[in-house]
Amino acid sequence: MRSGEFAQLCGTTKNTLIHYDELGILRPSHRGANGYRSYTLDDYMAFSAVQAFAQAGFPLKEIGRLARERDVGRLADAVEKNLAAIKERRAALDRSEALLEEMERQAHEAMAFEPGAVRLAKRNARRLLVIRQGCSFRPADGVAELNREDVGAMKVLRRLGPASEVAPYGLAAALDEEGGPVYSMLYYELPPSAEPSGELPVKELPAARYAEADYEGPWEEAREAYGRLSAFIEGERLESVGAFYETVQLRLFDSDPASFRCRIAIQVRG
Amino acid sequence: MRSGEFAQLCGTTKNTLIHYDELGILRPSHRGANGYRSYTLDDYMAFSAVQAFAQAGFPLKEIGRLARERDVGRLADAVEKNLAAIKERRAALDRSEALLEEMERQAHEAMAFEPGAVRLAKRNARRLLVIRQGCSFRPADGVAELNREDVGAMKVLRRLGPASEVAPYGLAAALDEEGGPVYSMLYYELPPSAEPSGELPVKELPAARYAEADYEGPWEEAREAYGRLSAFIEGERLESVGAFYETVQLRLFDSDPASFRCRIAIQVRG
DNA sequence: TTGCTCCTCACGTCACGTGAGGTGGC
DNA sequence: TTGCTCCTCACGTCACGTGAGGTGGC
Repeated sequence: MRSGEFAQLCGTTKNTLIHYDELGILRPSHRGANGYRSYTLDDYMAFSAVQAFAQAGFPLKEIGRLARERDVGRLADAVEKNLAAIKERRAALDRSEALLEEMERQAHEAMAFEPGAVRLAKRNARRLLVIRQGCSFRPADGVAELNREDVGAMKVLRRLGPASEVAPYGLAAALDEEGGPVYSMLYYELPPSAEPSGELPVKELPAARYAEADYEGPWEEAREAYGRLSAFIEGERLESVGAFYETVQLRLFDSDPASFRCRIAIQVRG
Repeated sequence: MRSGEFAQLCGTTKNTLIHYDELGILRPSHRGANGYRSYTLDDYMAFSAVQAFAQAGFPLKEIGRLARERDVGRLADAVEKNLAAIKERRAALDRSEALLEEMERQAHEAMAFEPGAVRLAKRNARRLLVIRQGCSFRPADGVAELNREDVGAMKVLRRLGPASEVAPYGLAAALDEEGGPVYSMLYYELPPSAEPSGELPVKELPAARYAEADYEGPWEEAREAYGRLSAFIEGERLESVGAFYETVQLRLFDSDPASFRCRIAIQVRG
């Protein structure tokens, strides 16, 4: 069988076969007088074996050595190592999948985001992992304040599992005399699947009706949205309960300070 | 947090972080006056996201574009593609695992291989996928004869699933007047997990007692082992049933004709 | 003869790894 | 001062991919 057909059968490219030939990993059983490579069923079995090793991350050189040495004991050892490596790769895939599913959830949430809008909505319960509490700072204190003492939080999030690693974060706020936010707490929103670790306190937000305002712009000017939300609550004659929760939207990649997006929510009655 | 500590936390290397910085995929939130990179929790989230994409095989350039564009719709599309890619990778891993488990089984069998030995053993039932039947050739006809018309077999094996792709193969033989083998059939041994495809006939060997001879040497001289096995059967006053089955041992990597190994087995009574 | 496949260089690429040589911080 | 970490080039590496230029087979 010629190289093209064989490559197709193996689900690879002619080039890969040539590469393997050059490295001595998989020589075709026969060469025509014209230099054409000719592959057989034996070569197919050899390719399958090589591929199994390669896919689990074994370097081609080592695969070549195993093939040349033909030592059954070493082969058995390598196979065992390799099976272990496959389990690790699978665990890594599970991790990536959990991360991506959380990203998908956030992306869909972000698609329902309407800058400037105010609304009333029933929301499910949420669990907030409290990173810092009892503080008191304002937008004027700058973004740097947000990113202080994160080391502990990183380690906790890591232990909470993959989905937590991209968890949305936010700030709890009250209003000052002029209706601007004063932040008292920094939290990460725990995905439903994450088990709290006990190292940091968890704040439970109940399933309830919430008044919400979506905001896009520089973080320092988010007070505008707080004003909008307050006016809405007053206009609708609602009674608010607890603090404002300002949750950052889709902060997955590096953030552009100008297009910062958050949703501000507060529980309401009446 | 400095680059070293951050790299450790992320389970990567400083070098990778520098590489990502250069490509603009993951810039540290801050740089010291001394040029030191300084990472924050935001950077950790960004790294997690980047890693999830990278692990599923997205090129770094594309990840960079996604991060720069900040287009939620595109992000959602990419995440979806990525989740599909993860499923494919998982399927590939399953495939590799099946191959390796079959290799492990063969390797352990090969470790019980004793060139020159003859024995009597109870063996489980085996299913042989018949590649060619009704032929009649001798070792003198050369190895080339073995590797003829393999194309169909390759395709069938491929459809039978991963473990079949490294299935041991062999030849059924009778003895000529001088006690040497005459081959009449070429088969592949089906792993228990494989479902026969119906495209090629399957020969069932029963669970029974078998007389066996292990042979190592050039294939053309395997008649020696047939002689050994025949003498054993006669000496033990056993009655043989059916053909000899000469199964190639551990033909995973490319074969060295000088150290060819096979086990010759024939069912016996009495 | 046409269209297809094959060949061998030679160089490119992607995602880093690996020093070399030098500075910064406790 | 010592030991550690950090920095920036620059070049290496691993597993191929990509033409360029030419020959072989139905």
